[in-house]
Amino acid sequence: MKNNMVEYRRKFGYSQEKFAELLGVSRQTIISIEKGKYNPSLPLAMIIAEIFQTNVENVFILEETDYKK
Amino acid sequence: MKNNMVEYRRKFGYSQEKFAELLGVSRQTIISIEKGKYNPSLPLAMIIAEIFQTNVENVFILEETDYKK
DNA sequence: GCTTGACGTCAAGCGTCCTTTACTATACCA
DNA sequence: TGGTATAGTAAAGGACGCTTGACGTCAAGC
Repeated sequence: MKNNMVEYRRKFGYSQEKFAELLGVSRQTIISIEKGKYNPSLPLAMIIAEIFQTNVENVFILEETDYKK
Repeated sequence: MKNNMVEYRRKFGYSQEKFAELLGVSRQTIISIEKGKYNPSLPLAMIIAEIFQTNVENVFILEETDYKK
């Protein structure tokens, strides 16, 4: 699972801290998602896409390894 | 968080069990998501949307209470 | 009546998501 | 030099996503 959060965030001029506030999560959560440490929950992902005025699929990108069992 | 999984699943003619197999998760997981017990993870939600040939936002619907702190 | 398919409940266990707190590094600017 | 903003790491703890296994219900068809 890859994501374009950094690009979108920069495009909108938010620091990690401001963005975290906007979303109502901790800065650590933003860092972890951006660094690919883990995936956001579905509601969080949807709010992120909403803020960036796009849809989930444009911000988060599925990879072959995601859920191939 | 609401979702239209039952409608989509019926539309595609899948039983819960078949659908679970397709996704590579347990039937219990399908039941829990359909019943609103919890939200799927982001990758699972994306695969669900992909199977239904639509995007995440059409299957899962954010509500005010999601992530309002 | 019995079986089969589809749907449902409950519970224990494990890994992931998210939090808080504390600390480090770099760059910029007074 | 010292202060501020931004981004990063680490670790402990709680809540949630998902699993497995066992069991219950209801309708359809033999």
